[in-house]
Amino acid sequence: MKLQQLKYLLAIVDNGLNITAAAERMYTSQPGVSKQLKLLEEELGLQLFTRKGKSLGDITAAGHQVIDRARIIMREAENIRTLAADYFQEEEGSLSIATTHTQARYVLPDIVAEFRKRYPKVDLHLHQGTSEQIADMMSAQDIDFAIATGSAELFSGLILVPSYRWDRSIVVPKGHELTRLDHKLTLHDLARYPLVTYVFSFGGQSSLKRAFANEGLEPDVVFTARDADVIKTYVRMGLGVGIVASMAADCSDRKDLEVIDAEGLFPRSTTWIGYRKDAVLRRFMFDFLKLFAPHISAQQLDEIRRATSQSDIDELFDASELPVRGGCADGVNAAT
Amino acid sequence: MKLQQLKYLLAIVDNGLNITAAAERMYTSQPGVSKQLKLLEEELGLQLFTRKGKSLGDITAAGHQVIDRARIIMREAENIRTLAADYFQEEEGSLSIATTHTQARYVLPDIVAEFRKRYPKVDLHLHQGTSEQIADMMSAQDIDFAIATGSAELFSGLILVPSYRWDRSIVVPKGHELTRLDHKLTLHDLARYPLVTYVFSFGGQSSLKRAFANEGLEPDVVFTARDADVIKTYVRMGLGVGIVASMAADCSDRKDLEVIDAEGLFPRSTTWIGYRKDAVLRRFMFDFLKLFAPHISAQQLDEIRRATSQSDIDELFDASELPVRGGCADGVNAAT
DNA sequence: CGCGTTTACGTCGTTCGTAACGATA
DNA sequence: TATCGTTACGAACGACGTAAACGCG
Repeated sequence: MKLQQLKYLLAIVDNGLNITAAAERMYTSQPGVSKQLKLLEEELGLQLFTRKGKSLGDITAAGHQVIDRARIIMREAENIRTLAADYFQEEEGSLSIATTHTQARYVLPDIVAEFRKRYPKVDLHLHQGTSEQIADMMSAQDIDFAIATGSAELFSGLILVPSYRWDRSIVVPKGHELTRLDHKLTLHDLARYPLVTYVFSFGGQSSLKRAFANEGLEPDVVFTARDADVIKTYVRMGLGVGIVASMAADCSDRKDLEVIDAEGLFPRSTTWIGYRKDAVLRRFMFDFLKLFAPHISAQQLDEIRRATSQSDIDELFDASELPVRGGCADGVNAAT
Repeated sequence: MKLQQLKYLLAIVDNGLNITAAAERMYTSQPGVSKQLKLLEEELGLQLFTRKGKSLGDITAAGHQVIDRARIIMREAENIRTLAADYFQEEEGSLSIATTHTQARYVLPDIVAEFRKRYPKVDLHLHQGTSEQIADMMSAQDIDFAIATGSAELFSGLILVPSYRWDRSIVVPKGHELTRLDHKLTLHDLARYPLVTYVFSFGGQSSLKRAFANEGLEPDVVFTARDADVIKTYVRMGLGVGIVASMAADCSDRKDLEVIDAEGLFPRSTTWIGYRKDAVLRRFMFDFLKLFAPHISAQQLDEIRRATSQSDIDELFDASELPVRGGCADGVNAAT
């Protein structure tokens, strides 16, 4: 058994059992891959794939078990290379982050800028998607960090470090009736208007719909979008009242939109940054984590470094002490 | 990076950083091992060991991290070979068990006989030792099963499957005063005689001493031994009253000794069979497990097979429903 | 000078790529 | 006939073992 054989095996699996495609992906010849697979099967004394004529048909039961373990082996081999690189070339490498639109557009720019200043030689890759897509990316591709809100159940293989909490803000055109209320905004007020908000906010993992339902209200959602920019565009068009993450209601918007703080109307959300339990993190990755969650003390970071399960992390933070991030101030405000 | 290089690396570590010894253990030449180590260090770009002149001095910090991951890789590689063997040669292989004297002498013989009948081609290896020694063996050597009683805290890397419970029995020479009591035996009765019992029974992990202390008694232990045969020998000599596991008071002893059931006097002990969380078990190993814990249903065995942590197992069994094993009947009795 | 590691070198087995062949739809 | 996998073969590479040199106590 050779590492290369296991690598080829995984390449074949990851390319739909097409040896030719796998060989191309590995920048090697097709007969070489074919032969190594055969050698591996011979050494183990079992078929990893069924054959349909000459083509590969399916993965056998034994094949699945071997593949699972081959993945562990390749991951740990990668971990060894990673930590070697960390000792050798501290400042170089690559950092791939998968995150949602809100984070990518409103939260990360400052952090990324700071990080690039500190580590100009690190290649940064940002991948944007929904929570589900991010979860897929984490298990399929080589993504170092996932950044998202809630949805912890989608990310069971990750260590999730809570970073900050945030509330919703209501966005309306200048001079909208809601800006002239004689009382603090309530859900009843909101329910009287057509709403424009996030797609996922009304999916299973969100609490917006439930917040209305708890008061016996049925909100009139006329439009949903994946990102706040689209929502704000439609609010500007007068389509309805927007509900967005407070971070997304930034200063520049306040020229032609009114922003009403909705703190208290909906449950607070917690945004976290996560990485694979079994991955080795480079030094610059911990630095990125520190930039993204600056409230973490040096001692807590040390504990995070040693953590092997989510419960280690959960013990470390008191949810009610996490900073709350607002919009226009563009910084992190103190918790109320 | 090659699997062989990692194997050599671990061999060097496991032979006290002596390359020559490592080479001999691997049945290969010393310069070959030396060279592969050098190549590995070159590829990774870091020193795995410090050098004292030409000799290896110590493991570097980076070295420790690499070694840990190399162990995972070699273990999974071994797992792949194991499961391949299980598909290919179901009936052949080897099974190493580490256990205590009581199990080896009184419980395992029947089970081993049955297992050998079923799998005559499997090499059986029994290693006997104290709980601590068993724990050492599990982490150092390639032992498939550990069988012991209590001491769960020593075996954190294992999955422990509870097998049966047992009580103590009191062993005295024929005609001893204790056999003529007009009431059920109590700790007070016992405390009036010199006692002969297990060494470990009065160590930290045992509950015997505490049982006496709870009644304000100070037992007079005149002799301790590691195994029941020795204890019984001294009881025969009239040295004192023996306290042994009920399994150890077997039928043949009753010719020249009286056995008094001590059920209720001391807390019941639970004997378990354990295996490494991260090991692949061969089919015949599961069959052995079934022989050792016959109360496990086919469905429970399936759950055990899938279990990845001890808590999965704990949910599976109600401690109060585990069978209680007695002595002379030489079988498993129903729970009281 | 013994012990242990590294260097040097010749041999042998393995891997790799090209080219040809075989099978399948 | 186009696609995909296997077989065949020569060239390059890498691992291994022997022999010898080196450094340390």
